[in-house]
Amino acid sequence: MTNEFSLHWFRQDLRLSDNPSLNYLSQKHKRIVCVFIYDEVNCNRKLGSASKTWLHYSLLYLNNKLDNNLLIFKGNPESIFLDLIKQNKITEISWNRCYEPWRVERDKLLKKTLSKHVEVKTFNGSLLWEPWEVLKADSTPYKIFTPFYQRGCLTKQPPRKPISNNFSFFNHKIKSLSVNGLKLLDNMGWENKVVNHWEIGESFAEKQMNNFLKEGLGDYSHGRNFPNKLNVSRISPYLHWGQISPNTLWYNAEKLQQDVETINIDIFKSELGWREFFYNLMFHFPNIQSKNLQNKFDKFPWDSNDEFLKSWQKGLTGYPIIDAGMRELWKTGYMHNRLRMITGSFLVKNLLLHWQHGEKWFWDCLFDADYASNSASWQWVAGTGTDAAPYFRIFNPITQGKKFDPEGEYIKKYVPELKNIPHKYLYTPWECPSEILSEINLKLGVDYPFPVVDIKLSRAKALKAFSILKK
DNA sequence: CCTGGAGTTGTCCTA
DNA sequence: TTAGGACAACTCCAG
Repeated sequence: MTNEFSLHWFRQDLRLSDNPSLNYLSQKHKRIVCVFIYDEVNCNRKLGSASKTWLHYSLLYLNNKLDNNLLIFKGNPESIFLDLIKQNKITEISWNRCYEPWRVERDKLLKKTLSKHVEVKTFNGSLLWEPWEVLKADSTPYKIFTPFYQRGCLTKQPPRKPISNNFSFFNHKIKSLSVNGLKLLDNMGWENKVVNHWEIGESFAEKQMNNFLKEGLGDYSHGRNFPNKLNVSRISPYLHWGQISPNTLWYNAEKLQQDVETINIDIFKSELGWREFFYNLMFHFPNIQSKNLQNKFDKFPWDSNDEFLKSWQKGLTGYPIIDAGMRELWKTGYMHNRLRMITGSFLVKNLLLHWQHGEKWFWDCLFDADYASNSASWQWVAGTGTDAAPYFRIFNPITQGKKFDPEGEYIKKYVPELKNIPHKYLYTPWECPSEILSEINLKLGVDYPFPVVDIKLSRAKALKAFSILKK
């Protein structure tokens, strides 16, 4: 048979550079074929709308880079691989590891099954340190970030250095689906507009990184708190899909030690460290998305109010900074980190709604939707996590708006109906005198809502609710 | 087992 | 106007 080749399975490593599995195969075999499988078997959280869209364009890009040689399937990987093995001469199969609980489970079984037929190898292509390697001296997982990162990670061997390679891909004749055949864009609604804010593909990840390292990193530690500044990396969607590796980000940031104050580099690296922490938590606490990590919160009296939830989702709470954040998400499939905290705190501690409502909404809307980071971050905001914001730490949307959007540019960008309101009332439009409102032709309750809840009262209510958890 | 220090990102009140 | 402490204790972690 002339049809002999090795197989790389693309999953959350949609890149050709710094890809350990591809690199391994290329050193061993001349002919490599790449496969992507859209797999929802035993998956307890199917891809959200934004993720499907991102994946669609990512696959188009990748297939193009591979001269249309990407094999695309939908279904159960086990039967797909067994079929491929039966019909071709496959010498070896390899992939980079995933860490979501159902994927760990699936891959373990799959490796066992496939190993009966071909050689199977797996690699670390998406984490700086493996979750089972970062443990306390007593072999139990860390629950607190600082010791996890400082002691657990930084005293270990430094992360793998990025590798670069050029691959030549085997021009096979195997039939498979097209990207469109996966029907990832079936809805043809919201996603198609939102995606215009992004350029999707490996080279754009690199472009985004270079832009950030040049323009954002220099004032990262301070500027990253301001949603209207360009100091955050905005690289999370690429990182989630592996269009860039954390290793590449880590070492490229480190390279700038001569030009950039150490604190900025250290804080950026520690943000990558947070991502490691979240993956570590997910690995050791696989229920992270469905269960409070602090189970005393199981008896917390969450409210249930569809109107509140809808107003939050649509950015119609009457608090300008909250609404700006929620509309940024709706419009661009992304939300600045500061706003994720403010809007998250508001949902959980002012509207008193369960954090899982927020987790689900973000999962559906965010291009960077990531099982580990999303779940762990919501648990952090809600105070239910292992290393969480204390419950009495409740963000005040008025104060936060004034502090982190002092010119109101971010608010006006996403809540344009407030663009003519005097700055004095931008953060509290309900306090604006009626003669000014009619002068600027703004009808509160019609053009822009009154606040859904009172900040002081709802805060007090939350503190009271939390107090029953004591002891 | 004991001990002491520490824990991402805040707010509010008081002096 | 501003700086400092209270908020609430508890668990985690390392020596």
